[in-house]
Amino acid sequence: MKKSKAETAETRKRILEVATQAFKHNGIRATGVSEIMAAAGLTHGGFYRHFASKEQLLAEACAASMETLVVSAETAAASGDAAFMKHIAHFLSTEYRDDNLGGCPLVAMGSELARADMDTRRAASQGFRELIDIVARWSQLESASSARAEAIFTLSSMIGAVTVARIVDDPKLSNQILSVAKKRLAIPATKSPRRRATAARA
Amino acid sequence: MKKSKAETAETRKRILEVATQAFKHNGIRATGVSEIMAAAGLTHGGFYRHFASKEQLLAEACAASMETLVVSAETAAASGDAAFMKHIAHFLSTEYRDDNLGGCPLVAMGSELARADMDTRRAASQGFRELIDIVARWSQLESASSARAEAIFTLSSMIGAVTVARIVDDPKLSNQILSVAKKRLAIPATKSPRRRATAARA
DNA sequence: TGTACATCAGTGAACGCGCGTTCACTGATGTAC
DNA sequence: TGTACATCAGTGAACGCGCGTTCACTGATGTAC
Repeated sequence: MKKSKAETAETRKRILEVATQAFKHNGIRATGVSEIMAAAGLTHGGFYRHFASKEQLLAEACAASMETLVVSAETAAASGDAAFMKHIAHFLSTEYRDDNLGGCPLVAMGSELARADMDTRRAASQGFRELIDIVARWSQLESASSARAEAIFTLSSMIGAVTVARIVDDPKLSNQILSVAKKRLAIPATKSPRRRATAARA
Repeated sequence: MKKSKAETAETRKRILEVATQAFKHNGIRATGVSEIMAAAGLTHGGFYRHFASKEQLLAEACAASMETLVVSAETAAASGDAAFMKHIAHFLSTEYRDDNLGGCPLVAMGSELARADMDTRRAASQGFRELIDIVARWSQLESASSARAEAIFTLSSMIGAVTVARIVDDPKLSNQILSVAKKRLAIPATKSPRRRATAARA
């Protein structure tokens, strides 16, 4: 039953994609290897032809998921100011809060990632650092260091807002957590543009 | 081997305390009933004399943990402005980040709480609402609604900052996440008191 | 180019293990008389 | 107040189940000649 190299690579990619969604949807601990393989249309035994362990799969899933965020953020940033703001605002929308498949692993599995192994945490950190760079570059503050500080605050606040919004049982409060964060983080910039050095870019 | 009512109540309390720490330390899914009972100096079989299920224990642990936060916040608030600010600042300290036993369940098990059953989420939400009230009452903004909004933002941002600070592998970045949040949330108020209506209370 | 053979992706049974929960049993507690 | 007995906190074996991982096996792929 050996498969061609192309098929093998495709299978590995499929397992990784399925795992990324499953980890974010159900949590790390609650997601079994068998479950992932079944969702990928395979039986569990073949898993170890592609990954050394569940831990390694998690690390790669985390890296892949962060990279997806980075790429989409870069694309939005390259599409201009309005597009980037819309992109950022999306992460504080109710749709994003209610979507537990895609999205940021730091939100979907935050407390579990804090206990994950080094490789996984490194992948998460690397992605976070790249997101900081993108947001900081965009913000164009007076100094690079304050732009970076602002980006860190924006990102960690967003992660906190969505995390708490997903926990809270009262939909009204949950929505308010998101809207308050949106407002206070100056997203969109039409409301209280506070600290941005330029009101609009060319 | 029946125990007196006082002993029984004490045992139940001990199980709850041990469980609260264990859930926050290792995560919900990763903490077993047997493990909790052993830590409480008991065997696992007796657990169900005190709790109907692990889920019920979690809900009570979450409620108890949030209530501890609420009580300590109220105490600090009653001790004056400086004490309350110091109390808030503590939650953005490196010691607090590195302490995975005590502290806020929304940080320690945030992503797992989002998937927990209704009772647990209700307990978490109720505690969060009480914290909002305390912070909002303290901030004394021009209007009650903006004070509440400010409190929501402060709390969810703090939760996000500590969550991410615990994930990030680079200590320098982790520290910066905390310090940036501290600065931007105007804690302590000696730095950029931004929006507080009164600089100091009598 | 055709053939013989080593490789290895995927299968499905099995490994040891820990999970949450149940249950028969024990003996001290608390209560009814 | 003293006694007989029902209650029930805690024990430890057992339940069925799913976990992550291993392994003998299969047969198509890819390669060496």
